[in-house]
Amino acid sequence: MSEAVTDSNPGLTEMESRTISYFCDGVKVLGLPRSVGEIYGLLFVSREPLSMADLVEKLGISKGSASQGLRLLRALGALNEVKGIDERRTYFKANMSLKRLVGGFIRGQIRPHLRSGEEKLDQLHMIVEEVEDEESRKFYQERLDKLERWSKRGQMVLPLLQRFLGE
Amino acid sequence: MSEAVTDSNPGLTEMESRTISYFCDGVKVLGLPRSVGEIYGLLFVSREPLSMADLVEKLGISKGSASQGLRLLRALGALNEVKGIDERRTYFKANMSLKRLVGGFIRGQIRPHLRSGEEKLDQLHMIVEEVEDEESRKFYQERLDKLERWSKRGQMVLPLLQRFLGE
DNA sequence: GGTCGAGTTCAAATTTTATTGAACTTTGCT
DNA sequence: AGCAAAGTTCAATAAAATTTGAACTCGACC
Repeated sequence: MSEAVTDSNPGLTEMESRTISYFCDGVKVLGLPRSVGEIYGLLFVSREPLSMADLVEKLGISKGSASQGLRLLRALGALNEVKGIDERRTYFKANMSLKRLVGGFIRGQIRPHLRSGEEKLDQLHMIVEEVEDEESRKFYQERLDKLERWSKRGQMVLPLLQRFLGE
Repeated sequence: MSEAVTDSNPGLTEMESRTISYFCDGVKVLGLPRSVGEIYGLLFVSREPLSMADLVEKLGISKGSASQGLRLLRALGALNEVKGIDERRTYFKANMSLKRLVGGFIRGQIRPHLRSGEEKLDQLHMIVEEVEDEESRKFYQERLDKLERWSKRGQMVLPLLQRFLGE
């Protein structure tokens, strides 16, 4: 019977818009765009699988956003595609396996950054070696070692996280 | 002897600007503003503690940015303040304890979101109870239970993370 | 009490990021 | 093959986040 959680919404029930809002907050923390939270959120509260056209209509977002949002969610393994209900379109359900979601996020969003970080550390190593002043070089060496230990820990913690969150 | 890693920089050595660049990437992943990475990065490669005025000059950022960046870093426990070198100003060093950094980040950036998420779940509970249709209510109940399990896991994993990353 | 330098605040400007929408490509049907 | 709906792409636009800078507060010193 009530409307408008934060902003005006289209024809969503309060259950739907509040759930969507929950996921919007969630994905923002993870650094993903709002529309991704809206899409996953709506799929999460929907009993029936939805098509891209359904998402565009119910969420009031553009076809472009829906397409890109679905691509990202697919890449993270956050969707189940359902075939056969209708010939032409693809229907989507929210993948409910936390293990899968966490794994996909780590693979798609975290790992690439850690990799490029490692590359930067390699570059830094080369730079340190060129430093003339002995005292400075020693200092930089130490700091760089520390960074490498941090990076290593980061890499090691991911599978742990994955295992702990997986069900 | 070389200059400009990504963009033009002021009077920083290559070691400094590359380290700063490393931390800029790092903090971006964590959802913090670039200037915070610049500040922490410069402190991290500096042997001597630096004042806010030093940061403004070496990084070429505004006093406002420096002030806000330092505030955030202080709130995360990422700084050690050094007194007594000079009367007037405060000098800063990078806190090098990963345990402290991770703890501060969790306390300052993660926990608050989890808390507000929990509140939203409570609201959702109330909404679910009002749903008329029995089948729908059951379905929503289930989903909400799942969200709550996820949230709980999230809360449980933090101390684990902290313990594992702490040294 | 007046002045000076350090540090803070916040509205405005800038930069970055996300969204839109129209043109395009792909797919599947007849 | 020809058509129509589904889905993608990306330059332009809108929205959000960050940075700036000028005005302010605070405290120490004379």
